[in-house]
Amino acid sequence: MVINYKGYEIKEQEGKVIVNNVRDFNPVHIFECGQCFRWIRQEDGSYTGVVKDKAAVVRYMNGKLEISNSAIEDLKNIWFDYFDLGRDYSEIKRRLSKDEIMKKAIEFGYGIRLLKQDLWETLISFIISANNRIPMIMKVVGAISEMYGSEIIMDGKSYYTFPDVDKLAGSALEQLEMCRGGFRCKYILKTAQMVKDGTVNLASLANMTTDEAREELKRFPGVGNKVADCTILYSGTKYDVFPTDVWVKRVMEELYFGRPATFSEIQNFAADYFGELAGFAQQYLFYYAREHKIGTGK
DNA sequence: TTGCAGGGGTCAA
DNA sequence: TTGACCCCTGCA
Repeated sequence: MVINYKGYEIKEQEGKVIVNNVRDFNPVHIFECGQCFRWIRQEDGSYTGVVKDKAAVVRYMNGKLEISNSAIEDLKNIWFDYFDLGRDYSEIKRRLSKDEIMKKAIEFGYGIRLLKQDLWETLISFIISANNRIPMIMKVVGAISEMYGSEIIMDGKSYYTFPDVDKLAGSALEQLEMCRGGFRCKYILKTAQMVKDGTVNLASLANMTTDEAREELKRFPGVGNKVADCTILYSGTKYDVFPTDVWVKRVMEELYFGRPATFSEIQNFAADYFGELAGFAQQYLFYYAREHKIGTGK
């Protein structure tokens, strides 16, 4: 059975949901541009991961997006929003191609999409990201899920959901530290407790201005500007942020400023120059900078 | 083999 | 404005 859904032709086949005519989509770009930590590349180029309470294998070839372990209902309830399929990335790329630098970055990461991830999971993941490397972040998030989440069996293998607020808030610090988060564990625990007791209401962030949402998130320990902006952007809450980490700083200094620049200079420039598309621009630039080791002298 | 620097930041002084 | 911070990896 083939049905039409929001402009896409979708069908269910052998336990998979298949979406046709998907443009501007490349799993490598999407899953390895630093926005998510739970998708693992398989030898055949597919990616396995967990979203909400669903494990799946994702493949993409020639406009055809295949998501295993899923039905059409799952596409409607989870995957369509998660992969931001309702957004025209060609249009975004066209609008952002305003100079040679952006053109190059977009050409390189042409298949990037901003995932709409769970706000709570994104918040904890980016607290873990502070002064840390991607493989380590993935290990810690995986360990937390395995220790506190629920098991899901797919193709005979075990996967784990990311734990809910109560689960983490009720943990002992010593147990959380077994997940190897180091000094960030106390931040995670305190943050979970603050969400649980209502000190900060994550659901209210969407109704705030971007600046208000950032300040609200910074009330959590372990959350500064960078972590707050990543949380806002990668949960699909707001798109007019420009998370500025060392890579983005390097690429901006080397390619736009031609000199050392402060964080606030970069923030102001991005707001003026990229405006409401700053978050998308950041992803193309970050991916380009990191893959090319821009500004590291290598 | 052992030792040391440093990493997609944040906090505290 | 500057160092410390858990843990791990890469590289002498």
